[in-house]
Amino acid sequence: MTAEALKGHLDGLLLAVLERGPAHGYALIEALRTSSGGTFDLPTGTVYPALRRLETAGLVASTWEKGDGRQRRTYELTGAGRRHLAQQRESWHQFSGAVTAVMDGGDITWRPST
Amino acid sequence: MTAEALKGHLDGLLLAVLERGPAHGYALIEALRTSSGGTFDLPTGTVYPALRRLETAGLVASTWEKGDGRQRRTYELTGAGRRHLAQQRESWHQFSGAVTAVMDGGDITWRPST
DNA sequence: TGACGACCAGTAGCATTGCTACGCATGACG
DNA sequence: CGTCATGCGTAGCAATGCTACTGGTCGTCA
Repeated sequence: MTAEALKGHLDGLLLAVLERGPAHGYALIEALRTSSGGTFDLPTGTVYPALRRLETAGLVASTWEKGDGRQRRTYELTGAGRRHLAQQRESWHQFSGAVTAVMDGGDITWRPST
Repeated sequence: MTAEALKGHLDGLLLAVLERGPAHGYALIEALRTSSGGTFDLPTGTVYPALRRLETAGLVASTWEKGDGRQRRTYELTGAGRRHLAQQRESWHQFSGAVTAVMDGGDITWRPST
């Protein structure tokens, strides 16, 4: 379980969680942990930079939500983010299908999506 | 389509193909392409270094097979490789299950393997 | 009052990994 | 002879997530 397994998939995961509604970084970490059954327990140093990447890429937008003293930056999906997510989902299905095919046997049951 | 999606999963794929029997690098590339339905079309610069990594890690062993003039290095799984593969398979199932759970909905159906 | 932990955000530096772009060799085919 | 498929390999690069750290508010408990 090299931690590198996550590489390239984190963005999609974050976008998927944000699809349920706006959230701030800390909440995203917990959401990922719970909805992955404990598999994803990401450190802040992984998530925060990722969110900034996503924002730079225009896939999410952030706003400073100040409760009273505790400030939190709330992220939400943009239109581009939504589109990107759909595409990521498709990529994921293709990718995971291919890996499973190779891993679980030589035979492949490939469902052409188009 | 980020190529980074493969990161951390290549080893398992190579080991899985080698489980079917010994093969040399070039053949592995084609095997991966076909059994993944064309999804994995890896350049030699990806596969050869990976094989050397695996060999250094003791997961595969190589021998120079000289047909006549064309020399090819044939790889085969070691015991450790076989063990590692089993473990990789399990990791993959856990990982892919978790990603799919997050991607395709909030609910998770987690099957504890033990 | 003080200490500690949960909550919340962020950065610097690192290690790993796969990719691009090469070089080099043999054999077959025109 | 030129070119392509086969076959192995390396150098350098870019991307990404992780570790370890800083800094702050709030609540609780001794």
